[in-house]
Amino acid sequence: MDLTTLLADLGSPAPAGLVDRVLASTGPADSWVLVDGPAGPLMVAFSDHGISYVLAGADDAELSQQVRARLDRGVRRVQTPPAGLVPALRTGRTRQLRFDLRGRTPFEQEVLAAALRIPRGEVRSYAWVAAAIGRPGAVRAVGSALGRNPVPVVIPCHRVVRSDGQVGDYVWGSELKRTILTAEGLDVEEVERLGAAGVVYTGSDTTHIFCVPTCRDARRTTPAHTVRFRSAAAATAAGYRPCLHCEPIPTAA
DNA sequence: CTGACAGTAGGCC
DNA sequence: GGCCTACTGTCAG
Repeated sequence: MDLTTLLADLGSPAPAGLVDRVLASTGPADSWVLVDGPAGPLMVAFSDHGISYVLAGADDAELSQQVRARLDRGVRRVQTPPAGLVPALRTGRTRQLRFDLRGRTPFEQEVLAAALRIPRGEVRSYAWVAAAIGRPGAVRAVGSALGRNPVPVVIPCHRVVRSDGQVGDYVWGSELKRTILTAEGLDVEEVERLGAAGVVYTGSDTTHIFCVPTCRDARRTTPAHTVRFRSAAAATAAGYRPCLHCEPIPTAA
């Protein structure tokens, strides 16, 4: 039984803020800071283990409610962000960030780690993520795992789109997904348009590449935008080359 | 145990 | 070309 239920069972609703004060004094509590995100303010909660929860906006009551529901912990506001967070949001370099993903399944942690490798201003497909973690058939499960990402934006699940170029769904709604991608410098409409036209490199043998349609290298090395390749070998034979920004993903042994 | 879900590819018309 | 379906991991009912 969680604390909220316990207090409710005492016969009267808990006064506003009581649960947080009790948790902060007797139970586990994370810190949280208000920072600027790519598309508005972000509330970022963190523990000794790392960043644990992210919510868009500045409604601290909403944040404490969600952290309580999903992490069973309280939160208290602090002024000092965890090391590396602000520069990471500014530059996109998340390498030195630490995350508190306790409670996530191993599968979910693998999916989130793969999403973390997608550079800012680029996108990859759900199939790319599935191949990257060695489970090419788990495309749908990848979507579900990303949908439960406790730290959106910081772990960029918004950079995972459908293989046909459509942006797909998002924890905070597909409109916000588009807004964030646009703020990161991606031409979302062009991704959709070229994706629909088949500008996707998909390898069934040794590589699996979703070429960012707006990537300059991809454009420069691609003589036409209307050809879909079933394999990297076929693309090479036709004089196409994969985008330099898109690292090949080895298929699972 | 079933069904639902941020998806995809292959088979069949 | 378009429709149908099996497939994956997790969770709610």
